Amino acid sequence: MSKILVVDDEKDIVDLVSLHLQREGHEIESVGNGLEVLPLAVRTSPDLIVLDIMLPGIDGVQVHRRLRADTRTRHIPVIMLTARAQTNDRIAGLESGADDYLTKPFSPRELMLRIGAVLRRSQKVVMLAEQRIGEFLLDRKNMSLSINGKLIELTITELKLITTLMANPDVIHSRSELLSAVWGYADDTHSRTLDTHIKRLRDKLGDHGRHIGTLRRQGYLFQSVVGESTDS
Amino acid sequence: MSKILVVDDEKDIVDLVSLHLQREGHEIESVGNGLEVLPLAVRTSPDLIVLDIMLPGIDGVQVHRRLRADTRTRHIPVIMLTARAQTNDRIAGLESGADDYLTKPFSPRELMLRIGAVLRRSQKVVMLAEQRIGEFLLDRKNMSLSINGKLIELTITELKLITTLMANPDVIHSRSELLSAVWGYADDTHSRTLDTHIKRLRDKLGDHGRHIGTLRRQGYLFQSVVGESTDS
DNA sequence: CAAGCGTGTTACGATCTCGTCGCATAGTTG
DNA sequence: CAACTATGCGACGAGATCGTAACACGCTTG
Repeated sequence: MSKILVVDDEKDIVDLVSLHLQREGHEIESVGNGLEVLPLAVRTSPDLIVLDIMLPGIDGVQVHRRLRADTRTRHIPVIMLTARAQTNDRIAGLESGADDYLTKPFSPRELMLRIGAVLRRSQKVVMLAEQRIGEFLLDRKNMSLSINGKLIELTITELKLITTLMANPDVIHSRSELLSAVWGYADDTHSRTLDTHIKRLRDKLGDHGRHIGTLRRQGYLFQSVVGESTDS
Repeated sequence: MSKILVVDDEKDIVDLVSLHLQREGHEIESVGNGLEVLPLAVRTSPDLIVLDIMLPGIDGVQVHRRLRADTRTRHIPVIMLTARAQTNDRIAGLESGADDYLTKPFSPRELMLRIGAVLRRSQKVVMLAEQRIGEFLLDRKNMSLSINGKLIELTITELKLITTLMANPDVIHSRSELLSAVWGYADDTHSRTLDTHIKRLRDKLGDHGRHIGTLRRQGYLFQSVVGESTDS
């Protein structure tokens, strides 16, 4: 399922971890020398690295630091194995910026759970390249909107606005939510800016059944269903 | 797996089809009256409709036509069941704009294959909401680019350009390809427009290892790997 | 129905954005 | 090295775009 790089000089630990990981369908690489981690990570691009803090020659924190500093690879999540539950090691593990850490001795089960959690956390988010709502087709790939196949020329602000609204049709998007999503405003400035852009959008979208509805004092929404009243 | 609406007044056909569909893990709804199809489709929003052309009261083509005309639902693929391999029915089936059609009597296996094909065809395309290449993070959801967490303010043209380039890093994008993807130009106009925007992009992206490279007479590319030469 | 508040609408000017021009610079070819 | 071609770069102006102000309109509440 995922490619995992195990870095430890203790062969029995590596074997134990590898065994359990392979049982769960993961692909394993392992290395005992800290200096080999970086080139190996660059070459194989693993999804996760299990890194012992105690390594011959160069310690795990240093390895991790180099890994982070290296710009040839994307960010790879790291689970650090610390020697004992000593305060020093805890701090070192946390300070090094590892995504998680685990104290030796550990149960294989706990490691599996932590690996699962870290992988889930770093899971990639997918979205629909195209979204069709009736005659509206939002093409996120090409950043365009068309109605009945006809391209609607929108400015970037209008596009962000309709994209936000169409992402959750029939759901009320409050003013502050829209101001945040489209303009990045943190505070709830109350000017006529949002209204004006809503108005411009409405004009460009034309008169179809589906449209941008207003919920007084609540916000705006893209209504996907024709003929339903907006009355609250 | 998918929700399928079977519309036929012959109970044995419905049962046969339903049996086979359920075996493949699909969720089935069925109805014998053509007039009930539209409200049912609106309510349940099936992924596919298997529609008999011969129905009491209203024929399948009419039902299909109403389905298409109705704006409350998205486009739902339809497999039309025609009575015999007669030319008339063939034409009616095709004219009605069904996604596929099948002549009675048919083998359940053939129907299954056609259903599989239609569902595959209507499969939605997904894309990554975020794409990370080293310190570059392209957020397609929010239509923004950040480098090391710092938001880079890009115009819509620049954004489309870098999005196109980053979609396939380390791949050469020819001038005409970029002009087509970003500007929608069909012809290969050779002006300085593209160069100028590349220049503006480069200025905004700043000086990192990763950058937009030029391949003389070939095009541009986003280089994901630091320290590699662009020499051809 | 009158007052108050929230939203719609229009107009306008500051600023941004884009494509083009003209030339500079850097590869390429013979 | 000379001639040629492709790309880089700076500047500029037309037009697009945006936010705001001012006011109109409409809904709600008492």
